[in-house]
Amino acid sequence: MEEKTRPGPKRSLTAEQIVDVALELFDGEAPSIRGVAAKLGVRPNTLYTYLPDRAAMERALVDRFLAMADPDLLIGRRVWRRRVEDYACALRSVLLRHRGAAALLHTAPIDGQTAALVGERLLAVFTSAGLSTADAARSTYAVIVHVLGSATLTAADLRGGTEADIVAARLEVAIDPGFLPLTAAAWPVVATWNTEEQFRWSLRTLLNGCVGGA
Amino acid sequence: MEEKTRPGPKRSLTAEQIVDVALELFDGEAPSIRGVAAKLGVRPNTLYTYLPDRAAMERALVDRFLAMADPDLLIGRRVWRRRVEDYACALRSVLLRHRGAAALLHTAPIDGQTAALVGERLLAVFTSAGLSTADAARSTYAVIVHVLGSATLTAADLRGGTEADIVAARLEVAIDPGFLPLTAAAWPVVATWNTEEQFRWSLRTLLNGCVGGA
DNA sequence: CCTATCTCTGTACGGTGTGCAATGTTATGC
DNA sequence: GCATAACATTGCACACCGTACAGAGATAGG
Repeated sequence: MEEKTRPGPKRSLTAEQIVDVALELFDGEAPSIRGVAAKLGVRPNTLYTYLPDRAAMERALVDRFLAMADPDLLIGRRVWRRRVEDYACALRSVLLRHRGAAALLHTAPIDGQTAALVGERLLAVFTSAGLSTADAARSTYAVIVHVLGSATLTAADLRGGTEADIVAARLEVAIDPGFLPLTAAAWPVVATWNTEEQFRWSLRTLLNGCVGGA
Repeated sequence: MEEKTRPGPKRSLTAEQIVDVALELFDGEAPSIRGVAAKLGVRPNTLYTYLPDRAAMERALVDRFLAMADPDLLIGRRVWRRRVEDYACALRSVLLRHRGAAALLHTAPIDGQTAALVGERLLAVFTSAGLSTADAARSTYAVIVHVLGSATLTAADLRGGTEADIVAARLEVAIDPGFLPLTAAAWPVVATWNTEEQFRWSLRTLLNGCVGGA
């Protein structure tokens, strides 16, 4: 527990500080090593005392982003569907607020401790909803896939505009009913694919499937 | 239609050729402009005659990857669930075969013509299954999210190993039942999250939800 | 033939991650 | 108290990257 005392000069930074400023500098993508070092008033190489490489910084950022959506939303006395939906929306919101965060998630396996906690709580939710252990586990994965997948696609579409902008822009696109008749007919709905409403709809639909087949 | 004749020397390349070698050089991520140019025996700047920037090359690559999963799998006389499942598995397979392709999808909006065709056909599937136009559109989006989301997460997890490797490696991780009791209990299933079997399970579950609430 | 237009190249700029040897600081064993 | 070994930090360098810009050469229309 007590930190082992070692020779050599004191460290002037901590890994946490580095991630702090990396988060501060985050703007669509992870900042450069050189940028972070500059903000810390230090030469770039110094960071390699604390991190093996740039990828490690990105992994740490991912965990920070995940932790921004309060996992406590998954517990409490509300009905289980509500808890899942609340947490899912919170996470989606975080990933959309920080553009590029979603894409960063797919850089490496997601195995931080925040992710583990969320998994555990989703399992609890589905177990309490009456699913078997195996079905709860599968459902947990399905939900994670949906939340991250949807947020990622939406983030890619949003790049720079608000939700309303995107819908409006989409609505102005003219679809040739000769080539894509169904798409043309469904266009008013297709234009809203990246809204929170659609997100909730497909999440609820997925949950229906999860508990329906039992 | 007939190409307008213009002054200036003949072009030595086509945009398609460039994408061809970009695809050939693809290895986890899109190759560099300089790399593609070298393989084409040309100076890097030359490519800017055909592409506005590197992002355009990546967009073209995305469309190529999407086109590798045969959209015809979505049509035919098989039952609709089967058609969706077949296409979804084919696309997943393509995205896993080319590591990094999935992540590339999330670089920009997916609006190529292959994507449009797939959307149209998914709408047809759900319409033929009895859904309203709006529900068909929402279901289409939900399926796309699931396929791309799942493939992306799996691709991030797979980085370098086969499916069996990953499952085996996961199984060897010891989960502390004190901290994560449910996760520990469900671990044999959790370890298979990135298998095709789980992919099919959650897709079927989603489809159940799509047609169940009608 | 002249000229406008186009492709391709040479060169260059400012950026990236990171390896390596040198410099200087620190705690420990004598 | 001092030598020593371990350590943090730095300067420098390398090999890349995307791409801007000016110029050279090729080509078509007038």
